[in-house]
Amino acid sequence: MAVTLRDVARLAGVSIKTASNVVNGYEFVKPENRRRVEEALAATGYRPNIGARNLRRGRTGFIALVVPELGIPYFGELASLVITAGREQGWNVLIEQTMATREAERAVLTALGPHMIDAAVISPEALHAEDFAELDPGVPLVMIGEHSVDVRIDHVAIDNVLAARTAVGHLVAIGRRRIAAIGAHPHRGTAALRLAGYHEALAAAGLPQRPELVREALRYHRQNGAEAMAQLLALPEPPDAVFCFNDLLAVGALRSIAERGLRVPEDIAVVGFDNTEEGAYSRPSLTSVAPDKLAIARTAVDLVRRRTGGTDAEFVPEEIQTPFTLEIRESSLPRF
Amino acid sequence: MAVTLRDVARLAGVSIKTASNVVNGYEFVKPENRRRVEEALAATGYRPNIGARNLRRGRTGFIALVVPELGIPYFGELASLVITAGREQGWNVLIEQTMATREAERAVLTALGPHMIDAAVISPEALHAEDFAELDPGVPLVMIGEHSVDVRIDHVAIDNVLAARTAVGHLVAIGRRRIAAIGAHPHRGTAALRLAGYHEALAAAGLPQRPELVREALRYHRQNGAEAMAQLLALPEPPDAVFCFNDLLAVGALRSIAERGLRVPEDIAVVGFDNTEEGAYSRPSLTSVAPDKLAIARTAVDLVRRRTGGTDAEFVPEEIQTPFTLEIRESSLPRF
DNA sequence: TTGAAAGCGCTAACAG
DNA sequence: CTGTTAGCGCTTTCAA
Repeated sequence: MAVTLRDVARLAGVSIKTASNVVNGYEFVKPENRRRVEEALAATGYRPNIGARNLRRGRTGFIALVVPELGIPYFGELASLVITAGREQGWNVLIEQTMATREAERAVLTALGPHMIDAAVISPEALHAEDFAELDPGVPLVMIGEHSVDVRIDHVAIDNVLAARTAVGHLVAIGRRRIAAIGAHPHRGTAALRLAGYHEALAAAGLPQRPELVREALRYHRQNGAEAMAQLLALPEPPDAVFCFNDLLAVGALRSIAERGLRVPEDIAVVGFDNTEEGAYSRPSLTSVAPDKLAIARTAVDLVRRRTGGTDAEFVPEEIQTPFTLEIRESSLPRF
Repeated sequence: MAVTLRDVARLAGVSIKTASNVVNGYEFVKPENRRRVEEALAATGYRPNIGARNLRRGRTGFIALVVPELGIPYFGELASLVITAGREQGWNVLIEQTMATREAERAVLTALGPHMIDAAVISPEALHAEDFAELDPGVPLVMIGEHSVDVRIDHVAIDNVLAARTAVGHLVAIGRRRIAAIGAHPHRGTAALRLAGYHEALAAAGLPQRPELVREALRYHRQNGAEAMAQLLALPEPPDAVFCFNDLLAVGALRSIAERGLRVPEDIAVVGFDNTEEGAYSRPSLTSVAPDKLAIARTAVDLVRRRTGGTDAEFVPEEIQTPFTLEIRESSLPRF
C-alpha cells in the first residue's frame, strides 16, 4: 500500500508530529530533523492522504462549480478558468452539470452537503428566488452570471443591463432602426437584465418598442437561435439588426439568415454575447459582448476563499461587477 | 455542525453499528430497529460523510479525467459525457487540465496519488511512450483517444486510420485530386494514425503523395488551422481539398479560404474530425468524422469500474474500438 | 442480530 | 522544539 506519514517518521527516526510539521511547512523544526524527514520524504515518495487530512481538518478542499453543461462553449471556457483559478488557491474543483433544469439545480443545492465540498460556485439557469430561500446548501455559495434581485447571496457578474445597452447602442450607431432581440426568457435573470438593456437603448435612441421583434429562447443553443431568427425573417417587415443574448443563439441566427439568402451585415447586422472563440471565427465573424471571464473566475474563487476562511459575523452579500468590452467584428460593420 | 451517524444512532436508540447497517442496506436488521433508524435518518436529514467513509474503505470514489483543455469544444463535450457516465456508476469525476503540455501530463501521472483518486481516464496529447513506462500513477489508467503502440494500458478509441481513410476516400470520391492534410504532429499518436490513413487513401486511389500538401499543426486550435491553410493557399498549385485532423483546424481553414475569396466546396472541399456542434453550424457546414463520444465515455467509465473492482490477476490491457461515422455536409458536397 | 472497540491517515492540543 | 495522544466519521472484525 501507499506510504503513510508514520512510515516517513519511522524512517527518519522522529515522531509523526515532527514529520507532519515538516510536511506542513511548520517553521520551528530542528534543521537536523528537517533534513532527515525531507530525505525520508524523498526516499519514500510520500504523498499525503488528502482525505484523511480533510477529515481531520473538517474541510474537504473541494469546491463545486455548478454549470448547465460543459459542452456549451461559454461554460467550457469558464470552467477551464475556474479550475485553474481554484488550483492556484489550493482548491479542487468538482463540476456539476444541471442541464439547465431547475430540478437538478435544486438537487445540487440540497445534496451537496458540507461533507463533500467547502463551497459552491453556481451559475443558475432555472432556479427561482424561492429556491434559494427554501434550500440551505450548508456551505457558502457564490453566484455567477445570473441575478435574481432579492436573493442575499454573493454575486459576481458583469453589468448585464449596461452591456446590453452598449450592444444595442452600437447597432443604433451603425444606423439600424428595426432591431430585434433573441433570448427573452420567463425565469432567467440574465435574460431579464439584457432585455431591459435592450429596451433602454431603444428608448434612448427614440426608437419604438416592437413586441414582435422580441423572441423568446427557452434554451440558449444554436438551434434555438436559428428557429427564432427564422420566425423574425417570416415577419412582414423583418428586422435590420438582431441582438442575441448569447453567441450560440447568434451563430444559429447567422445560419438562418444565410439560408434565406440574406447577407450579414448588409441586410441584417448581428451582435452576440459571451465572446466565444467560435464567434470570432464564424462567417462573418461575430460582434459580441466580451465579459472578462478570467476576472469572473478569479473573483469567484477569491470570494470562496474569503467566505470559507472567515468568521460568520454578520453576513453581508457582496455584489461584484467585473469588466466587459464590446468586440466589434464583421457581423456589425457599418454599411457606409 | 453536520449530523453524524452517531447522532442518528443515539436518536434511534441503537448502536452506531446498527445505524450503519441500515444506511448501507445490510439485510439482517430487526424490522423494529430499521424503522427507528429510518425515522431518525429522515428526522435529522443525515448525509454520510463521504470522506470518512472512503478513508475507512480505502477508496476515494473519485476518478480523474485528464484532458488538454475544457475550452476546446471536443473535450468540453467529452467531459460532459464522462461526468454523466461516471455519475451513473457512482463516481465523482475530477477534471485535470494539462494544456497539452507533456510536463503537466507527466505531473498528473505522478501526483495523482492513489489517495486522491481510484483511477484515471486520460486523453494524452504530449506524453511519450517512455513516460508511461517511467511513471507509475499507482491507480488504473484508461487511455482515450491516443494510441502509442507499445504501451500496455487499457485503451478506448475509434479506428483512427480507418476513419482518416474514410474521410479522404470521400474527398477522392467527389473528384478531388490534390488533397492536403492539416494536423501532422511529431509526437501525437492520433496525428500519426490519421496521417497514415490519409496516405493509405491516396495510395488506394492511385494519387501521388505530395509532401508540400501535408502541414503540421503544433496545437489543434482554430488559429493553427488558419495559418496552415494560408500556407497551403500560397503554394504555386494550391489543393482542391483539405482533410483537417480536427474540427477546430477545419474552422480555421474555412476562414483562411474565405479571406482569399475562394469558395467551399467549389474551389476547395474541407473535411474535419470530431463532429463538434460548431462545425455543424459553421458556414459552410462542415463534413466531419463523427466518433461516438457517448460510447467512448461510457466504455471508459465501464473499464474503470472493472479495473478498480477486480483482482490484480494477470493484467491484460484491453483495446476497445468504438464506432464512428462520416457526417457529410456542405463543405464537401460534390461539384456536379 | 447487535454492541464494543479498533483503526483508516492525519492534525492539533498539550505536555515535556 | 518534539513526543504522546485523542479524535475527525465511518466501517468492520469480534464477541456476545
